[in-house]
Amino acid sequence: MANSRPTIKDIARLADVSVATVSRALRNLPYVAPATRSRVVEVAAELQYEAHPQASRLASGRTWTIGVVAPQFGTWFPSRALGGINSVFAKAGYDLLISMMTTPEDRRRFLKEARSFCRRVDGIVLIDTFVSAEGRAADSFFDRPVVAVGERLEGASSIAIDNRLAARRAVEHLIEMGHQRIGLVAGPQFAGSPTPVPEQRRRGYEDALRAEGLAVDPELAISGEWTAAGGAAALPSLLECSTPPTAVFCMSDEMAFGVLRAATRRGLAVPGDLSVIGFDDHDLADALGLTTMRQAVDEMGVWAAETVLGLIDDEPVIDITWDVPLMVRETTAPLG
Amino acid sequence: MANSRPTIKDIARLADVSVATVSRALRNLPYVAPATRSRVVEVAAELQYEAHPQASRLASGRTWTIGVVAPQFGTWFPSRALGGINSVFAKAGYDLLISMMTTPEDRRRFLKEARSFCRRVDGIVLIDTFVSAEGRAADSFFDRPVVAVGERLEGASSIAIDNRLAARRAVEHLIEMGHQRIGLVAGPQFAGSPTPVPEQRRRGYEDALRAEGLAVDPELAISGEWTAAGGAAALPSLLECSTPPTAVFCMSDEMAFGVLRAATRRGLAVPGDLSVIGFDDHDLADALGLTTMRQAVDEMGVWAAETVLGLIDDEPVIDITWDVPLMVRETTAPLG
DNA sequence: GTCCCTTCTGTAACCGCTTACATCCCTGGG
DNA sequence: CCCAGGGATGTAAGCGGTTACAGAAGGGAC
Repeated sequence: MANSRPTIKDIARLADVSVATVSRALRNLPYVAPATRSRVVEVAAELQYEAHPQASRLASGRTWTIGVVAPQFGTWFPSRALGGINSVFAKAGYDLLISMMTTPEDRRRFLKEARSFCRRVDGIVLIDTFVSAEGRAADSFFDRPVVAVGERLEGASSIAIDNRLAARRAVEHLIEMGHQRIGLVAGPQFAGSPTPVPEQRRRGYEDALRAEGLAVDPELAISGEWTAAGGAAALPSLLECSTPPTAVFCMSDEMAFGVLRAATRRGLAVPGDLSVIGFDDHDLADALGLTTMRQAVDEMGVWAAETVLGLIDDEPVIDITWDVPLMVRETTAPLG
Repeated sequence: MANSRPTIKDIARLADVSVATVSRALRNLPYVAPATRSRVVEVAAELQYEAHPQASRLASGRTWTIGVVAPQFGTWFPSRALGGINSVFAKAGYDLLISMMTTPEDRRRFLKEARSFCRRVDGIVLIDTFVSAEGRAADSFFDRPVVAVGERLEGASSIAIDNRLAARRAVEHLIEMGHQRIGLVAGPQFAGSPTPVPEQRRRGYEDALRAEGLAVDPELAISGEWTAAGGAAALPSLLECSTPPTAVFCMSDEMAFGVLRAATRRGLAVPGDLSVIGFDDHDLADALGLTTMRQAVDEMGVWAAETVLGLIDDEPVIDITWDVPLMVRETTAPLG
């Protein structure tokens, strides 16, 4: 067995000072003579000393860890956000503790153990968790700084988009191109967590139609999974309408990919016979030429992380609404 | 200020026992009288007591945390693997600490601080990190149980596929359909980490050709990014060959999506004019009808997690090679 | 020279839990 | 009836840091 890792005591002995001085010297606290500090630092380097995380955490109360919670990290939105979040915290010296609440069961368990989760972290980033759906403000679950990304939460800072407005813009784009019969491929009301997003985007869709005096036809709205399969499944129903749509707004790019594919299979040309607009600006959207609304998720993640850092340093709570620009590509065209 | 969280001392006082008994009772250790135990448990429940994680970790040495390391979690492979990994550890009561080594700089930093990382975790899962490329066995970096997924690592258990064989199978599928001029859309040699994967898959491609006595034409192999854009960029060069390919093997599904798209743009029918086979079985592959080689990443993640759990309990190191079945869909057809 | 203040350093009490060891009590065998 | 032995419990020493407090040394004002 090799000798175990050096402790602060070893450093103290070798540098001929007390442990208190070592602790101060290594953490760059004031009141340490330069000569002493450099001696301590030198000895520590020689022994490759590193403070025991658990010990310093217990003593100081700081965990240097941030909790990141999402329904899952296998899908586009949370995994991209995680990248942005990580880039900030890695630089600031924080670890990332992740927790998934995929099933309703996970969700219950997490909310029950939320206080225990808090003790392990200095701050929390929530992605698409919609914990407010439980009817309690976010800060009643957590006694740590909390920032939500992709959702607007009572009692927490939020970095989110205006789903209703962005959806409206998407549909307006179709209307501007002359389309009047516009299909809606909507996400499910409950996918892991009780998300208000489909409802908000549907409102935006209706806003756009109404503003132009167009009818809102329930026949033209189909709900399904957020996936490509969900989109592919929706198209046939839309085409069976008495007056089929000439354009479709999909609530996610993945759904749009499915619609694209289903259209090709049925011999429909896009955008010749059918215009399609998505929502997200998924990695593949550009490559597949999909017109869509761009959610700058990684940037939102960065912003969220910086907000958490700010909250830890007692900066005030904020709410940011992120812009969602229209990315016109090749799946939308004027009605011809 | 609300009273701070209850400690083990509070429980001891209220249940009229010593802290040692409380500790034993709550952790279901032997030598606690049933009556005593239930009294302690009751008091603890009443006070909503939860052990302070840092304190018990310091005292016991167990962190109940698993480290997961990957180049990033924004891409398909690691994010899917993470889902599988999480499902196992969540059930077993472990937290997940994640660390990304995206840039070469991150990589250096991580490897330098590997020992410090180890102190925070009871075990480690490595995804596509290729730390062996540094010329040292994995277990020389870490003094914790380590399992690699998606890569084969010296000095660690590994859950990986046989990239060479799987690639060979993919190309054999094309050959069986009568194709003789088969293009290769290859991934980059260095993408964040120095991966041997493109080289292995290239060998498999060549194996298949040689086994059938077909020529390996360097003109038919194009390297690019792992993304759809990379695939889209590769196709034109392939089509400019003196004798263009009738089929293409792409090293990733995302590249294949790009090829599909580029083909459509150029008026090529798939699979009529060009057969395309991918590699991964990406979420969208099914929806887009892409023939591909299926990597069951989430299952590999589950397996990796269970292996780590086993290693923590001193089970022996293992190496698993996961099967990669061919998923025939609609982008490959007999040469006609 | 005296006093005071500042800088530097050490002592020791925590942080909240785990655990080795000591102690006490009760039961059963001889 | 006595003693061995094992179960139940308590005491206290850790785990490896942080930090309040006290004390020593040095410098400047008077």
